[in-house]
Amino acid sequence: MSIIGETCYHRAMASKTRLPGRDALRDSVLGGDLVFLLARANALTLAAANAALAEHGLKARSYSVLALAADGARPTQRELAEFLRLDPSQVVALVDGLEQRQLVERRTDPADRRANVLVATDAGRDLFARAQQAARAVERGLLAPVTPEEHERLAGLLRLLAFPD
Amino acid sequence: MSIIGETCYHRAMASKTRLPGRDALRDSVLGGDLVFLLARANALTLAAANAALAEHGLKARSYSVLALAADGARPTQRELAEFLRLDPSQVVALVDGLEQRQLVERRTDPADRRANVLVATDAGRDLFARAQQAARAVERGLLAPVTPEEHERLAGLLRLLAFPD
DNA sequence: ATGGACCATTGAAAATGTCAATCATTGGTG
DNA sequence: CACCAATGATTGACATTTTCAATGGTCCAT
Repeated sequence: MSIIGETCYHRAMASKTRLPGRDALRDSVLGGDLVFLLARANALTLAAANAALAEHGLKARSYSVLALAADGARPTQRELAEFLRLDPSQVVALVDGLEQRQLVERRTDPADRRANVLVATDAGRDLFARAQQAARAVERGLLAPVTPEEHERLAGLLRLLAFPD
Repeated sequence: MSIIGETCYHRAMASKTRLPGRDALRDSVLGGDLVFLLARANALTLAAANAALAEHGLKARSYSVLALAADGARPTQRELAEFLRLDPSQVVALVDGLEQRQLVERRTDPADRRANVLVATDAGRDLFARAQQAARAVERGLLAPVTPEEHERLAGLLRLLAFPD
């Protein structure tokens, strides 16, 4: 859930809607509201990412889980939940989906037999590699109007917000 | 909907969880993924904003609608939907809620009698003023580790992502 | 005047988010 | 060692959000 949805409403609205209204809103109080800008930027980028990942049968979420499994961090589901800020029960469902497609495996953590550690299968790493291409292409597209230095700065600032310690 | 939820899982997790795992994840592929960082930053800031707005009986969404009504932009519901990226039917519910609390009024747009224009009541402007205080305090808190110039840069970059033209 | 597009609204179905309860396991303490 | 409170995963129930198609009123270009 976000302020803001990925909502389409792309249906009828593509046309020559009265633009002045939109621009007026853009200059309103919310235009300087960080929470709002973050929410809207998130909604748009997420929608773009999901669209690109769809052809690989993934969404941003499953892609994230697969990514973490694929680079050998061997996260437990508990760690995934915290990192992705999902309820553990949502992680169960997500992992179920990936496991059924044989992209990841649950291995019980030898250090703590309550926990499952996630590892990607060969097929999983494969799919991830391809999906990552798509994801990167999207990111490049989104960041087209931004110089590489600005890109790095943006990432750094977002990290501060995303991981306040 | 976001990659990432506002999810709590604050229940048991406050304690001395094995931190190494989390840090490993942070340095994984996703750590450089803009879409992910945006989603996580959004989840956290949104949760903080919602918590702060709760005492005024608002959430980030209703606050946003109230904000736009309150500063006299006279948006139609259609414009709200596009700006907030919500389905028009969600805007209906949102406005219903605010109107029942007498914070906003629907006025049929004299220029187009199909459309409703939203205006805040005195009570609505009042509540907004107070809620805005809370919202700004949250934002200050979130941006504590960031200099004012960086703050501006961040807002500028986010605007590029939030309003690609 | 007519027809096609558009706004707001409704209602239903799918997807998500939230939460409490359960089982197996852990780790610390008496 | 035996116990017990705390933790990881899982399930199922329930609430909220999202998505979408259908409808009635209005606009506008022909």
